[in-house]
Amino acid sequence: MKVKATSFDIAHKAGVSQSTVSRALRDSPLVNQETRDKIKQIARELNYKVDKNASNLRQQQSKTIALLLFEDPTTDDSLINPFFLTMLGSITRACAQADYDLLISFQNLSDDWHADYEDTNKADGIILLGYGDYQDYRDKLSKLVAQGTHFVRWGAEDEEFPGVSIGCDNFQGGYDVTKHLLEQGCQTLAFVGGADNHAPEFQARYQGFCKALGEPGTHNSQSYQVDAISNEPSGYQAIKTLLSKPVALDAVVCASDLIAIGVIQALDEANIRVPEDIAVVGYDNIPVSSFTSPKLTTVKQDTNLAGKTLVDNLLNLINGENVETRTLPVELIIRQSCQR
Amino acid sequence: MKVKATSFDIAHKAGVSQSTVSRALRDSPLVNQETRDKIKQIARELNYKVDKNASNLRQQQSKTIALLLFEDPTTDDSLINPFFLTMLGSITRACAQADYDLLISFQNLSDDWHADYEDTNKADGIILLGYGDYQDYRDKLSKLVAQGTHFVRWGAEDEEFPGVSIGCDNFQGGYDVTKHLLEQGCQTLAFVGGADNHAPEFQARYQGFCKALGEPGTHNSQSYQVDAISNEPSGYQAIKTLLSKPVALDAVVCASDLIAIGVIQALDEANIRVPEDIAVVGYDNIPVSSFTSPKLTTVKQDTNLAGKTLVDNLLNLINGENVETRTLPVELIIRQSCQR
DNA sequence: CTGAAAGCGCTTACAG
DNA sequence: CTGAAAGCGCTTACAG
Repeated sequence: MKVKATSFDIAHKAGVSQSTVSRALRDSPLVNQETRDKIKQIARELNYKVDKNASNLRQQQSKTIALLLFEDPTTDDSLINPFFLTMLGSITRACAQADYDLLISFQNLSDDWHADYEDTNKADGIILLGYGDYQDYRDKLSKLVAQGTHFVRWGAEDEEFPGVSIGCDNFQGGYDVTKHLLEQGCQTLAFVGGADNHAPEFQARYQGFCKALGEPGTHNSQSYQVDAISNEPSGYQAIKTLLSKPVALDAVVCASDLIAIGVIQALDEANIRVPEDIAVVGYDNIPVSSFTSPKLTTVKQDTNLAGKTLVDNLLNLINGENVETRTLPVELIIRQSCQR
Repeated sequence: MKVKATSFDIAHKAGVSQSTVSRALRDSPLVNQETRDKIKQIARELNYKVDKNASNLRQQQSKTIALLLFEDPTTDDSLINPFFLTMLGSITRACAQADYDLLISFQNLSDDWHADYEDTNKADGIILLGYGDYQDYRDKLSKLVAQGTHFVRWGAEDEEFPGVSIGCDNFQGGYDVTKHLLEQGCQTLAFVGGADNHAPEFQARYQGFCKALGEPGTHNSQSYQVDAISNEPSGYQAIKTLLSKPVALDAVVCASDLIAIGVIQALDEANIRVPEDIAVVGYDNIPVSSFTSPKLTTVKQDTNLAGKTLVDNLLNLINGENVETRTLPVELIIRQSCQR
């Protein structure tokens, strides 16, 4: 079994004090260049690595960020939205760039989900990521604020919500994609996705949808809304319900790509052609959205920017700087699923 | 700004020594029940949390596992295989159950990817997860072994490889799905996916494919193989290449569901019907595979069991127990994409 | 059952 | 530029 080398071992070998070793390894300009090089060389030979627990304890920080994913508890936990995987990727990369580690945790509503990462000094701050119902979290967020925990939340801007959030412009995205459908001549549109304040992002998209439908030149248009959470089966069910009613739809705006995939399948099974009979659009631009049949028109969120912004803002918060809620732009991606 | 309570603060308030506080909070039977309750009560009032850095430093462990995702470097890093997301979910849950934290990192070939998690005491052990080319990692794995690092690798069993691995039975999966196609009357089959030892999992699936094609009663059958890595565009390209040749395919066995999705799109664009003209099967049973058109026949890996097995084995390794490479069973999921 | 004390491996203010 | 020493907040062997 190996025995780990400590800074004392290096000090001994180099014939200097342990303090000097510590300084040298942290590139302190106080240490003579030659001594520094020699110490680093010995450290390499001994395969020495600074003990993070000791270092963190001493410095009272952890150089670690915790990512908490909260999901709608009705979702099967194996089915996590691929959009978050992409976010996870960009967050990980942004952390690595800032020389921070990323601790990850999935949490359910019922759990003591804020999980004391910061209180235990395991993390210097927290990123909260998730679709779904964060109304229920309001009290917990307030508690985080009260405890002085550093956190940023991914999601809809919401003045009633405690803390800082970073999110894409869901209202604009919902508006843009609906506007495009109207311009294509669609008149009877349905929005599939929860539209109440329990899913604030979906709600904002729905409001964008409504705004487009309320503009001049749309007096012949009609609209519907059916609830759905962000997965395929939910979209599938929602559109089935709608189809069972006497409604002459010609377009469906889905609150997420996963919902759209379920919708397309249900339409396919009902022998309704997309986009010839009904246009379908999604939201998120997940990788598979350009490989559905037909390819999905959708709204892209810049996940790279989002991840970087989340991390940068959290680090600013940790450093005691003032940070403000920000809304990032979205981009309409037009593909075949809405071409009439 | 809040000031964190320490065990001394509690000791002071409770009128006992700090040692007793520490014991009480760790549920030591040495401490009188009443004293214990009182101390816990005070800890709650002060919102006290054990400092993990101090605790870990003292105990020389971190109660943390590091998950390193290595991806084929040719892959756009935003496109991570959804299969791994599912694995990530089950690994996270298994860690939480064992009261371990999960540190996560994506690494590229070029990086010093083993990243010294264990050497710095940031993690007690490492889980390596990734498709693709781990031939290149052989030296690094050997170094991990030499350093006495605790790790398990997700992937194909390979005697030449240093360390313990946990994986599903790729050979059997490739065999089962191919056998099923043959039983459906398919005769001219193509395997889409890398078949050399740079992608050992794909290679094993290909070997299963070959075995099925070498059995009695298949003398009329023919087979092809085209390289592809695990994403949609690669599958799309691969099948285009194959279609440009004078080959009368009636079935395509894809090394992953993502490849299959690309293949189905290319066939669709070429006006080749699936499954009537060509049957297509995938591998992994990612969530979207039951929402493609047609629904995808595929091979399911039990990701919950896999995640749990990875974590359990790693913890055993950390505890100095003997751990052996294990191969987990797979399950054939039959859907429309191969029904003739 | 409880307390005083050592020590985990660092970083850094202080003194030279 | 360097060293001796304090101290981060715990856990636990030792003594009672």
